[in-house]
Amino acid sequence: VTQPAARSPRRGRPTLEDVAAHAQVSRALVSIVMRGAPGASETTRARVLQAAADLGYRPDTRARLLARTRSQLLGVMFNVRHAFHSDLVEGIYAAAEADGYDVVLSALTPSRDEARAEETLLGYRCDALLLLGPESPASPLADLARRLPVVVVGRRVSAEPVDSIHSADDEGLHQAVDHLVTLGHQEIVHIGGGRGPKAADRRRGYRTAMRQHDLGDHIRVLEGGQTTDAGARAARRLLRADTLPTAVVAYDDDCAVGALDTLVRAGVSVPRDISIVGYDDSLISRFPHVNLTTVGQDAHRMAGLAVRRALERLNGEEVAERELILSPHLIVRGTTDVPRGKAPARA
Amino acid sequence: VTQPAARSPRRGRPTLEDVAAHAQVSRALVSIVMRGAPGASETTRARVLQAAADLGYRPDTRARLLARTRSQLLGVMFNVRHAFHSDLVEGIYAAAEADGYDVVLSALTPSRDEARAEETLLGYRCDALLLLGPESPASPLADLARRLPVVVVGRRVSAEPVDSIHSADDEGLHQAVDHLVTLGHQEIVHIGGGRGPKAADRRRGYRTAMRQHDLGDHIRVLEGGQTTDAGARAARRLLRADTLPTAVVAYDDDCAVGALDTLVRAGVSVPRDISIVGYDDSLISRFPHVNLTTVGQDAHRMAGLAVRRALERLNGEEVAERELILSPHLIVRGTTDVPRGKAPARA
DNA sequence: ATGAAAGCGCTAACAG
DNA sequence: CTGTTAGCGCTTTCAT
Repeated sequence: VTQPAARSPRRGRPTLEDVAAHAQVSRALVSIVMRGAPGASETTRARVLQAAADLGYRPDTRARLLARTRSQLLGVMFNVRHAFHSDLVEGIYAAAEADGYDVVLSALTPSRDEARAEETLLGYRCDALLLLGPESPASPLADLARRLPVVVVGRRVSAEPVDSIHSADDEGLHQAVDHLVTLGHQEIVHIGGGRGPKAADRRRGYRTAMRQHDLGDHIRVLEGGQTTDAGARAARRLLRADTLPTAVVAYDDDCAVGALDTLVRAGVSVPRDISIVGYDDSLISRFPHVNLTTVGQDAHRMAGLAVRRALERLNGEEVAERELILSPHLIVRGTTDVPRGKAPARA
Repeated sequence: VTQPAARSPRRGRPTLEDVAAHAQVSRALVSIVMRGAPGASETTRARVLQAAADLGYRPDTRARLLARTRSQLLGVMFNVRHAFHSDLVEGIYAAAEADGYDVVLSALTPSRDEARAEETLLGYRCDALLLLGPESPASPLADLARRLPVVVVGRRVSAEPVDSIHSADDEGLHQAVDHLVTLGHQEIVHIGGGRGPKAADRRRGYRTAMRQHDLGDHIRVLEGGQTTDAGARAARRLLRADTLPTAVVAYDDDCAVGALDTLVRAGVSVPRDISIVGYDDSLISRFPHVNLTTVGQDAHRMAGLAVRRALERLNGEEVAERELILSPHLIVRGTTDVPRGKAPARA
């Protein structure tokens, strides 16, 4: 065996070559062993591993990425402040690693817009991109998706080459209404979330559900918003009337908590006097003293499906639906109950 | 000018060489222009930029990283679920980019422990590491820090080569007590956070402050914890006694909110009957209907200092203190007021 | 099963 | 100011 010539004044960390020299094998062999690829005898494998350990060798990701035909990198753009994204990121890591992919994170911050975040990801030559709740218009997303697989999570996008996965907002509201009707409620008002596709979907879900329960006459949508303030404002409007509805479904948890707080402070008992439902299963809704009945989405499932979709595209598999719509699920907690003096409509 | 030989069947994205060919210059020149380095005439610069734009060229970060002498990468380990880390990450991005450094994020998730997260960062050959709230023992951190600059944020670490930056927990509690005493409170109890250095520091801050105000006889520490449940439990214990203290300072916001909720439900008015102070300035504390007086730390400042410290180490500058301790600040909101029937101690 | 050699796309000296 | 020449550390054919 030829002793590989040791490079003269090595400065940095040990390289593949150093390990090869130490183990008396070729660099190629070390490479094979280090990435667990087949093609090395057990003996060699052990010797190489030992040499690597001796030298404290650690593969250089940069070199690896550069040399590899496919980067095996999944780029993920997310918003640091968005709690739901945290759940998604967790799920994405788990799913990606299970399939031998690495994840590179690119955060959205006040100083880093979406274009910048995407740019970074492209710079790493990711094989595919997972965009969590992007807000850029459909057309740039489509442009991006023409260059590499892009799957948008948590937002409805129907721009041609973009894959998307999100949950059915109308269905979520439908479930909330169903729940309340089952409890015996009829006067169910909806505090809307303003403009935006999500708010529209939820409003639609509310209306559809009400009609379906023959409660079309009771449909009442109050102007609301996505903040506790908006919820509080709507609740104040409610309080000004001589009679309160028996239940309210808010656009989201923040809005619901705002309403909840205002009502409680006004001496209204929840859920005894009025039931309240939120949307999102946010941190605040889970808080013991809020304990809000709400609608949640399965982040880990979404994450898994998003990763799978990306891999399907990378492997050139056929994909039936470009848009994946998941069902959200109602989470019954403490702010909903039968209306005062009424028994549930059905057991 | 020699026409650079076009490589035959190019498949992937355009490379530096393609741009060079298109602009009729050498690769080196393109490199210079692309990274904004000095050494190219305006004319050339413009032509190269134009060529790059024409071809839709985007530098390959992997290759860049590999070729550069120093990676110019700051590795950041953080916990996706920790809201405070989000603030830090934002600040880190801003500070790092201002100094021409790139940030690579490595998240802690249920499936990714600290060792793994650090491993990833080392794989990228980051120049320095910023660890947000690491929980690994001091010794491994020290080992790590012997190989590259490591600055720990949000935790006290005195292991030799590790830099650390965190805020003074005892001081935070001291400020809370000061605030209450200024309002006229004397019977101030502390709901502790159990074991752990942070809890110990805060407990100590409470005791010191009480003594300093000649309130040593009123010192009373209740067993608590870091959850709303723990806070609620402590509050129940408080309620069982025939007389309530006039103020309580909890280990953290969660604990405080638990106590707050329990007291309010028991008919105790806050802050009229009792004042409550939390710690952390968490999302929940800011919630309008919680509106908790609390102690906060300046995440952006911490982030900036952490980045600066890392760069100081990289530039071989002298560093006076290995451990940087920042003062937290009290945030007065709605859960503290003068005790029933008393006027403030001083105007 | 193992080794030799050719890059991956870029930066960094150095030479003109 | 511009071009030439070496690598950075690894993966990947292609031989052996």
